[in-house]
Amino acid sequence: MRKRVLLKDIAEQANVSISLVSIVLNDKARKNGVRPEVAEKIRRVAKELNYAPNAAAKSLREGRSRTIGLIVSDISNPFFSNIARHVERTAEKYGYAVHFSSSDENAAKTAMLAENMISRGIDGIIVVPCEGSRDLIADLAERNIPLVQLDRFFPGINATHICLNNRKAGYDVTRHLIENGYRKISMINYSFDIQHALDRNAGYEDAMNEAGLGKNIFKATVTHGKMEESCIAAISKVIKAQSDAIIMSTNTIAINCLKILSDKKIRIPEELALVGFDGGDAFDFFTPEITYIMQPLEAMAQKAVEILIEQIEDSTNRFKQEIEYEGKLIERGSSKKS
Amino acid sequence: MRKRVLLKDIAEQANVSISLVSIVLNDKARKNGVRPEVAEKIRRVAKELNYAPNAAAKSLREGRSRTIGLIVSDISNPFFSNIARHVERTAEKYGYAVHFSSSDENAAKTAMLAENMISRGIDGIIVVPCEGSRDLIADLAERNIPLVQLDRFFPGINATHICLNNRKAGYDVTRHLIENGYRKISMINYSFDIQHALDRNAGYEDAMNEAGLGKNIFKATVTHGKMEESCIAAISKVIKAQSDAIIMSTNTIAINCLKILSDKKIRIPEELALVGFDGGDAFDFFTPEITYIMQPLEAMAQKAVEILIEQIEDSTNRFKQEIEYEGKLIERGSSKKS
DNA sequence: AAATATAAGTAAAACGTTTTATTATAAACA
DNA sequence: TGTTTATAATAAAACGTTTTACTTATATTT
Repeated sequence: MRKRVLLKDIAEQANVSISLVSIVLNDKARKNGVRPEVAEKIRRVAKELNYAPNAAAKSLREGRSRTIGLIVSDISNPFFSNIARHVERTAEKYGYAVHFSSSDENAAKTAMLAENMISRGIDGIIVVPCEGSRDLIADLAERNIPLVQLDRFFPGINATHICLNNRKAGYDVTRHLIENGYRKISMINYSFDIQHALDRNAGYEDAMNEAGLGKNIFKATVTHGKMEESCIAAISKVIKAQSDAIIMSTNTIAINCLKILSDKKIRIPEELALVGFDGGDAFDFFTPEITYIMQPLEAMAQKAVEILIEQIEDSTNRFKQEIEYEGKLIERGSSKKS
Repeated sequence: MRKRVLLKDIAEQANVSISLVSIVLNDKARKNGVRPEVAEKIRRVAKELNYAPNAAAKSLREGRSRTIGLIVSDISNPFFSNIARHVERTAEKYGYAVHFSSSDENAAKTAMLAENMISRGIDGIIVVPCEGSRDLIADLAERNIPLVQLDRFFPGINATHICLNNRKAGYDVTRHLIENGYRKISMINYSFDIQHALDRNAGYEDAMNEAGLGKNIFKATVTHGKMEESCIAAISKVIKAQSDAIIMSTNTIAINCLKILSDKKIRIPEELALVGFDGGDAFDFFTPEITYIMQPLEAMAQKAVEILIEQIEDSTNRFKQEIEYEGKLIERGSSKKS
């Protein structure tokens, strides 16, 4: 194993001090009036020796690591791995690396992951908070740790978030069904006490009430951790209620429900119309294709990283921001009687 | 912002030296004969003050970071995000964090990502190497950087790998088609010069030759970066060759091909049988469901992490390992004439 | 010519740990 | 009693950077 090359090695070889090497390699040569030929020499030697700075030493000295943490529910869920991809891309653009972890929708685990990341010296966190983690998020914000909530958020705490206009999305998707002639529209959603779910529900109810269909509002809930059984139960309820359309409130719910509906051989959309959120292979390959609300994920993830980095690099600038993006309805076969 | 608590703070509060605090908190109290009541007190104070060690300082001093890097082609591809999930889980079990990056099947980018990770002080790398990165991988191994190639590998270099028995998988899937009455079986694969692809091809040819169908061997290649157009071209060729079955060699290829075939309204499996690799929502929701070779991804990813950590923690133990796992054929509607 | 300003570079401290070598005290021994 | 041994704790060095404050040499001003 060849020995790591240090600033000291470059300094010796170039016959200058360690300080000067550091100054030059950090592009502060001009500012410090280093003679161009000296700077040039240092750079040359550094390149020759194939110098790579020691990140730990740098972090220790500078008090920052140029690393951000990303906590999602489950990195293997395409919705989140898409977010991860966009986060990665933007972070890279700004010279940041990304640590990721999956919370499994578990508040205690989220807390542990966050503390672990902090203790590892990440500079900030992007988190898709799960139910029950309100206090954690509030605490992190309190501790002045750069933080952005993505996709979900807790209202009433002093922490920045970026998410979809979920109320509008719930409304739009319901309106779409109503306009296509459906009347007994049901909603399958998490029992989550999280704004995300509440807002989609509210939008759904807005549209139903507005169309005079308030009496048809029917909500079935499912539980993370026992998705399969609770989806089966939810679908049974919805069918028993003689619904003619279902809104599946997240893509995880949708995937589970689609498998069940597929087994039941229910004719979509004649017997039952379906709409979902977020898209994905399941929606594209189901027959018929599933209508859904598309989130501008790339823009959202990018914005999240940019705001986070601003917070990191300017500690005077950590005011709360609440940013909402508009979803877009992608109309397909699963919701058109025609 | 409350000030970070340091060993020094604990030491002052507990009226002992910094050294002793370090010893106790690293569970070396017993070994160093620290009086139990003193150890107890230190632990209590540490907890009270909510101490979290500074990772940078620790890394600098210990020369390791308990962080591993994961380089895949694209984290948003479900195949890789699944790997990521399993890698994460195993790494966590051993107290390691995970940095991830996507290479976009670009060798130059892979090299950059790897150097970046190394300079950031990761202890080892798990990499799904892309075409053209043979020299990079060989170089990393040469430099004695703990490294495991996952899913793909380069033969003839001194670097550990874990992958599927791809030749067997190619053989099995072809055999399955032959046994179900298909004769003009074609293969759509990357033009990659990477063992992964070559082995699947070889297995396919083995089975065809063995069955006396050597003259029917027909291979169409596609190019990463222009997946859509090259898949369209490949499928045209395969159809023109009057194939009655297609083996789609990776899940990315499969997803693209399935979309095209779906548009063309070709009847599966009557006109054309289909088989793929790796599974995923696309395979589950296509009608009929797609037959595929399932990789034991969890076991593979777990093993990769474990071997990597062994290499990291025992530098005398870095001999090359070549581990193959057996795939399992999941038979479904897309490949049965019945 | 003396005083002052500028230019170019360096020494040394600091970041927060871990660990090695050392010290102080008590116990054991001759 | 004086020397050695064992025990419990500590001081100080080291990890590889960045940065502050300082030095030296040269140029400029009066």
